[in-house]
Amino acid sequence: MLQVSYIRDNREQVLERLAVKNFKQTDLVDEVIKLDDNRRQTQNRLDNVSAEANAAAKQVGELMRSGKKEEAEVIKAKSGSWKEEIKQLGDELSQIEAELQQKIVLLPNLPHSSVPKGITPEENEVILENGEKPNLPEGALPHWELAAKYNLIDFELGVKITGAGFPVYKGKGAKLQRALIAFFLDEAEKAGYDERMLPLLVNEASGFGTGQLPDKEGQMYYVGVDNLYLIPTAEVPITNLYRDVILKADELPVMNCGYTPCFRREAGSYGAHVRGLNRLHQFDKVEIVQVVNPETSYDVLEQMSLHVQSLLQKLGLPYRVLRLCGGDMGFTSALTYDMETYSAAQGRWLEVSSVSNFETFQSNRLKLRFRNAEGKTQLPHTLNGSALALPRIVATLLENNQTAEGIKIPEALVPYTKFEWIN
RNA sequence: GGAGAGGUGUCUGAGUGGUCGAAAGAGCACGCCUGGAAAGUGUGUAUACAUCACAAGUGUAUCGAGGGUUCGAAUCCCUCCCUCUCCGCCA
Repeated sequence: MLQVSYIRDNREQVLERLAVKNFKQTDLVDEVIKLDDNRRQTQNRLDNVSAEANAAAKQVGELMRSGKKEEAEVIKAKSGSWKEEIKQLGDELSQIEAELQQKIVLLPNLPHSSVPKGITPEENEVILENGEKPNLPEGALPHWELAAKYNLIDFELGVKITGAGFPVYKGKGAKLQRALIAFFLDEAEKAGYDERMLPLLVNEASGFGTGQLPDKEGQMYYVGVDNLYLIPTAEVPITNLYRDVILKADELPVMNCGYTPCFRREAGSYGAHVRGLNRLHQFDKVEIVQVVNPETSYDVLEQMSLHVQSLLQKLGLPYRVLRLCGGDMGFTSALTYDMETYSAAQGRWLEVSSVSNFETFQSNRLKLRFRNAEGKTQLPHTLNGSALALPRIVATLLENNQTAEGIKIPEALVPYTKFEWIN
C-alpha cells in the first residue's frame, strides 16, 4: 500500500510511475488525495469538538467535587449537543477512512526507475544468461515421461486422491524432493538466513499484510469454516511474523528463510504448457525474506539475486535472469528479477525464482517499522525471493541430465540424495 | 467441544467511574559516582493522526477488538477474539 502522504507530495511522479506499470485507473490518485483532504478536515473538526467536550467533562468533575452541583448541571445540560456532533463526525470520519482505504489498496506499488516499460512477458529484459544448454541424446524425453519411466512421480495417483496438480512423489523422486529442500535450506543458512518453520494456513490479516488480499483472493485456497487461507508462498507467514512490530535499528537486516509447501488455485490454466511439473496446485519451495534499511535495499536485492544464481550454478543448470517490465510485474513489487532455467527437452525457459524488492509497500500494510538513527519510527523495505521453487528445478534437472545410463544427480546434491544416479 | 479464570506500556504488576496515557518495580538509554566495573544515584523511556518546518508545543484517539450506558470509562453492560486451568477428544 502506498503512503497517502507520498501520493500527496508526489502526485505527478506517482502518475508517471503508474504509467510504467501500465496501470489504467489513474483517477484513483486524485480520488485518494481528495478523500485525504476530507479526512483531515473532518478529523480536525472532530478533534476540536472532542477537546471541548473533554474540558467540560473535567469541569463537571471539579464542580461536583467542590459541591457546586447546580453549576455542574448547567454544563451537563449543554453536553447533549456535542455528544451528537461527536458521534456524527466520528461516523463521517470512519466512513471517509474506509473509502480511502478501499481506494488506496487498489493502487499497485510504484516501479523502480530501472523497470522497463512494457506490457507482456516478451518485453521483459534479459540481463544475464549463464551456463551451457545441454545437447541431449537422441530420443530425449520430457520430464513427465522420465518421471514415469523411472517411477519418480505419479500424477494419476494424485488425481485420484485429490485432483489434477497434486502429484505423488515416489521412491527416488520423493528423496530428490527432500534432498533439494535440505540443500536449499542449508545454502540459505550459509548465506546468513535464519530458518523458520511456519503455519501453512494464515488468517485474513496476514493475507492482507503481504498484499495477496484483496488483490489475489481467487488465487488462494480458502478454508471457510475457520476463515483461513492456505499459503500460496512462505512469503506470507514469514513476512507477517513482523506485522505490527517496531524493530530496533540493530535488528536490521532481518534475514529469514523457510521451507513450505505452497498452494495455488491457478484457476483456468490447462494445456501443454502446464503439463507435468510445469504448473501445480501444490508444490514445495524454500523462500528467503529480508527486512532492511531502505538505504540498502537495492544492494540487498542484488545480493539475493546472486544467492539464487549460486544455487542454479551449483546444480549445474543453465539459467537466465530477467528484469520484469512494468506490465508483467506483481502488484506489490517495485523491482523484480525472475530466474529461469532452460528445460532442454521442452525447449523452453521455465521460471524457477522471482526476487523482488517491495520497498515500503508491504511494511506500510503490515505496520512494520524500525527505529532509525534519529530514534523515529520509519518503514523499512521488505524483499523476498524463491530459493528455490522445486517442481521446475526437478523438471529441468531430469531433462537436462538424462543420459543413456539414466539421470545423473548433480554433484552438489549427492550428499543429500545419497545416490548418484536415477536408473 | 464443556466448565472456570483472565487479557493494562519492553516485561512484572497496581488501578472498579473524574485529578489515568495510566502507580510501583524491572529492563533499556543517557549522565553522575569509579582506575574500570558492580552497587548507588539523577534524568528520560508508547503509537498513530491533526496543527506544524516530518522541530518544540498543543489537540485527539488508543489499557485484546467492536458496540453501549454516562457530563465523564482501563474501570459498568453487551458481542466477538485470544490466553490460561480443569474435563473430554487426540498425533
